[in-house]
Amino acid sequence: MPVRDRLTERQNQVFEFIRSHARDAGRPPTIVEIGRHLGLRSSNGVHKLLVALEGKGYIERVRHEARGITVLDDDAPMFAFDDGPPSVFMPRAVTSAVAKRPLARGRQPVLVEPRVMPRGVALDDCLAVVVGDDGMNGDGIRKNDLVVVEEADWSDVPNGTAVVVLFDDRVVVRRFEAANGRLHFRASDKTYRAESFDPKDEACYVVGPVRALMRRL
Amino acid sequence: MPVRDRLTERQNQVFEFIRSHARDAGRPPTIVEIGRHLGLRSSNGVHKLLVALEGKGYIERVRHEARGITVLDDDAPMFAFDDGPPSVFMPRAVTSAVAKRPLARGRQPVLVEPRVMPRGVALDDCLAVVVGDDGMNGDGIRKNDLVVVEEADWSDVPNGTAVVVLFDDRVVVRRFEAANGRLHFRASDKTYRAESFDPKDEACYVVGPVRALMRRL
DNA sequence: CGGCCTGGTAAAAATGTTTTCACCCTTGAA
DNA sequence: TTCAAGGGTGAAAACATTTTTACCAGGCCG
Repeated sequence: MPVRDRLTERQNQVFEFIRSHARDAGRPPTIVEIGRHLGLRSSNGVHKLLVALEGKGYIERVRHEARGITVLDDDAPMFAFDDGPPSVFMPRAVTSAVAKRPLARGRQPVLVEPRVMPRGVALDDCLAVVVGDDGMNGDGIRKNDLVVVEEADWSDVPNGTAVVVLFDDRVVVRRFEAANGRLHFRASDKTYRAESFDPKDEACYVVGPVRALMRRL
Repeated sequence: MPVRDRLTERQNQVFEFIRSHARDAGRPPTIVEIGRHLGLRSSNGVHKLLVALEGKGYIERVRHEARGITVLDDDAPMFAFDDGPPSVFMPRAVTSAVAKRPLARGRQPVLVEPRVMPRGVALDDCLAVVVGDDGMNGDGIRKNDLVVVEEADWSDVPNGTAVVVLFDDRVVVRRFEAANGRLHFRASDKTYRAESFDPKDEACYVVGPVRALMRRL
């Protein structure tokens, strides 16, 4: 569906090199390694090519991170199901920027057993994230749980619902409440303090209500 | 051939984290990332663990290179489902009779996201059941959760493991302990009393350790 | 022509990452 | 008791990697 723009010859060389290096070496190449492969003397040449590749949706990058390139491979139907197995997408890195366009890029499928989804919730509206702290232990939700969250604007979320919320790019689950023109978030654990934000505050982003949960034991 | 030395608990934690990070993120973790995951404050702590892992042949490292860790792994097809989506079976009615031959009849498939299964557990050895009470709330396992259990004889289950057990055809999860020739089952919730059985007692049947969990919210 | 895109060189700045050095603590075997 | 191995803290040094800034050149298009 993301009809990715065509690549120039040079961009394609870079993309293919990244792919093969990641597969062979077990990790993506550095910018300098790419440059060496292309015979470039300046890392900035590569940098610009990468910016182009990212803009066209072929790769994703994590800023400032060594080898922070992820190949977005859109192929691989994986197996035959009516139209693919029931799955949601999980962004590789969850930042507020990613969360605001979560289906745009950087995703890998997570299988979801339909039985554990509430009726009436479309998988297309959902994405998967990993819970970042133990604030909701009392509600049976723990750090490192994989939760399925339905993307929704906070104004559509009923008070008292468990939501996924990003506090400065930290992914956590909290009980949500809108009151007095502010958003309130309560953990179930008393040792976590409740937080309260202005709806416009960039430090806080409500992804939506938690719909399902998976855990490895 | 590589009769690799056994790992200490800590070393194993590091190894497993590297493996899962490499698979999920598409690149190995940095030393600092490993340290953060283990709760260490000094990168040198991790460094020493890595030296040990390399010495025992579990990983390989490239000096001075960022994320220069290679997992020496014999298995790991990484992701390719050639024969159908990953799934386990759920018996329609769980009685001790069914549990003893769970694949015999009345089963329907339950999709399992491979990421939430511990490494080394075969889906073929597993089945899915619905938890029947709230005795393990303190461990984050609740009534009506769908759990994946690996079928195993109680004698193969280490003490302290969370297991699915049938008490007179009631399906519950308990922490398991074998001692003094008897089987002991503790709930995490203090209001549930611990139970203790003779291994031959028909009123109690240990299905096996809990491996994964799914919940509708 | 002039503007814009793509792709480059060069060099420095800003970060990230790995190594090393100097100590400390606990545990279990000699 | 002493010693070695496994694990840790902290901080600094040594590298590796990514970003930024400045400047240049060719192709293409209106």
